[in-house]
Amino acid sequence: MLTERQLLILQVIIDDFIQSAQPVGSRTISKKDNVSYSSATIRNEMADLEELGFLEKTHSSSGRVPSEKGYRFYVDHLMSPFNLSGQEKTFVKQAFNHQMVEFEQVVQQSARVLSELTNYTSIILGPEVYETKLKQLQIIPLSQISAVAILVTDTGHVEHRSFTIPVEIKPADLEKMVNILNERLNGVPIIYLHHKLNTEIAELLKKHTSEFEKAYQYLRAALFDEQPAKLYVGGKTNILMQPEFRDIDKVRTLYSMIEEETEIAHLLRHNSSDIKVSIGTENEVNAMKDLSIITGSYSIGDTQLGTIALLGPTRMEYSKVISLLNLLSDRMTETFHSWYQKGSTGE
Amino acid sequence: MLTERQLLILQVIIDDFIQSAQPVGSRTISKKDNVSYSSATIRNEMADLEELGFLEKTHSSSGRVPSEKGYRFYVDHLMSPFNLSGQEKTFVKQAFNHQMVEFEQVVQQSARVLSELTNYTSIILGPEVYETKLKQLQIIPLSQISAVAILVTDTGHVEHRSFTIPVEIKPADLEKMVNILNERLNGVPIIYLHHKLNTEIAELLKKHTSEFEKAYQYLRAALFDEQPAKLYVGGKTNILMQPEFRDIDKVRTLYSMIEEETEIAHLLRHNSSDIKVSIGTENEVNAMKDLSIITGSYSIGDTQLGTIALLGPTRMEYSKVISLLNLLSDRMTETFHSWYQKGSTGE
DNA sequence: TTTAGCACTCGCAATTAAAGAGTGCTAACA
DNA sequence: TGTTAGCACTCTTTAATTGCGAGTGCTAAA
Repeated sequence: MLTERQLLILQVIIDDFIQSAQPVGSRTISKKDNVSYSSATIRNEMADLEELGFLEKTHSSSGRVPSEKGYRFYVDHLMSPFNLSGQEKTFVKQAFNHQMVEFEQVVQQSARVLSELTNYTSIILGPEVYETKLKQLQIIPLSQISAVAILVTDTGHVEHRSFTIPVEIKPADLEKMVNILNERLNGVPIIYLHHKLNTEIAELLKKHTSEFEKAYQYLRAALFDEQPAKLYVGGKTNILMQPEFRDIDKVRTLYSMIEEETEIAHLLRHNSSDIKVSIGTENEVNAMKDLSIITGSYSIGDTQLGTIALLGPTRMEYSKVISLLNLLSDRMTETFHSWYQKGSTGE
Repeated sequence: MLTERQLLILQVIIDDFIQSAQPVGSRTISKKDNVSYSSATIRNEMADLEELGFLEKTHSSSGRVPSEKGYRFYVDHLMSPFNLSGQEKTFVKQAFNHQMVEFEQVVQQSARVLSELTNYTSIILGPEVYETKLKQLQIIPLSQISAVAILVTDTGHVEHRSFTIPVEIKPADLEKMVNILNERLNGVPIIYLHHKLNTEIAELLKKHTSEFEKAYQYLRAALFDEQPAKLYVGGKTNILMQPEFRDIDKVRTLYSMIEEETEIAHLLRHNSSDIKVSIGTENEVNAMKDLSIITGSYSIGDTQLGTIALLGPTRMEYSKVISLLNLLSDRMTETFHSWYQKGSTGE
């Protein structure tokens, strides 16, 4: 429905605005190499594009600025694929070069790369533990009254919780119980753990003395509370360099949201393996109305582990960010895969 | 060397400025209840106090503002002890009321309380693991080529590291080794671990096959790298409400420093059990030149675990912060003590 | 259909003016 | 001799005024 020329002009305007952060005027566009129309012609087209809702004016005689609809159209149809520079590619390569053995290490490194290469804020959502399987349960007594319970998943995640032990329970009993649990629960997806405990295992434990019952209460409380997925944030200060964040109040609302974690975690989590772009109010959170989020994901094999995202102003280098996100998402998945390909289920 | 009257006036000026954040003039002071001199008299005294370096002017005909020296004098000699309101006390009490069993929980809760009650940014430095003793070492194989090593200290801290296992090492061998290590290392302060490993244990292991030697290499690398103490920060956005942080650049340098962690950790760590106040340039870090840090500590028994601090503008409510820091420091120490008083060394 | 030209709009930066807060100094007072 | 009233002066802050320039919309000519 848009003419060839309108498409071109819209694209050039948005490209320019993404670079300059300044409202762009008709003359600026007419001077571009790939545009061969006079400023007056451009002006007419701009007026049309504004009427169609792709552009906006900041005031009656200013240049044009892309509207949210404009960005959406740009992302869906207009933007040209971004070729990462050799420099950028080697930067990523180097980051993944030195042998990494820790999940956190990989995630933190990725967050750093993303934020340094884009000057936006990167957010990586750690895996929901519940999607992985129990590998081993350990209880280590610290004193007569306290112990720490450690839960290891097949992906190498370690969760731990301290808890107090009622005095009437002997260490030996506790140990026995842990043995039973380990025997029965190895390989069980964390998400079913609670259920399985309450049914089969509870029965089994009841056959022993009442002390088991009590110890079990404590243990369950310690281990199976909801543990929210962890949030890794990189380049929090990058966003302060964007001209749209001259205003302290905006900074505060955004940072409060990041600090609060739950809302942003909810915003990020998504299931598709594709890259998803959410522009401004599409995020349905007031604090995000001038910001865009681009999310991707990383996995081990078939199971998607977590989300990897970049947060920036709506005036974002969408094309570059998407390329980069794809690259990092692949690299992360690759890395994790290389760890567990050989006999993840074997003992 | 200062007259009684000068002391009073200096105190009132600083008190007022801490509240108002505005340069304070002679008339403002003369109207205070506890001051019975005319503005002209105050002016003369102010001129003297300025000459002595306790006060400054922002421009030739403005009111006075405390200098760094002024704050220092205020903190050392002038400020009156702060009585926490009933509300504040119950707020703290409530935070510590519900049964807490996790170290992190206590620390995070404390950080939250501190920042909410002061509107400054709270920073708590976690313990150096090295000051505690090894309780148990666990190695849990995840696949043929990877395993996670878990290290539990007597204070209930859990450190874990994933690492790859060279193929030639059999799980049984690994287990054997862990058993030996546990036997020998239980109760050894983490700080001596490395040394002890390199001398006694290495000997012991060498008596077995060369595979032990190799496995040991891997294990050592995985476990005994420097792990910096963790930083818990609360109320990061509070500082944005202080009028001295209208300037984005200041915000950026400060946040960069907090994000970077090492410098601020170095700034905070201190050994005395007293509260310490560092005002502006006393911190010897350029980014801190308009900020003050007040630090205290928390312990278990005799061993000091970590540092608890508040970060705010030099125009800080020193008195209140000090009271609060004392309170929280006590509460934390109390809580930890209650966990481990009974038989921390017992099995 | 495109473009040149022109009147018009608006924001921005610089300039000026007025108001207000506060000082330093002087001289009078207790 | 210490204290205070009074006053001229300084400097900031705010608002109002102005001119400039970037950019538009519209008209008429190519």
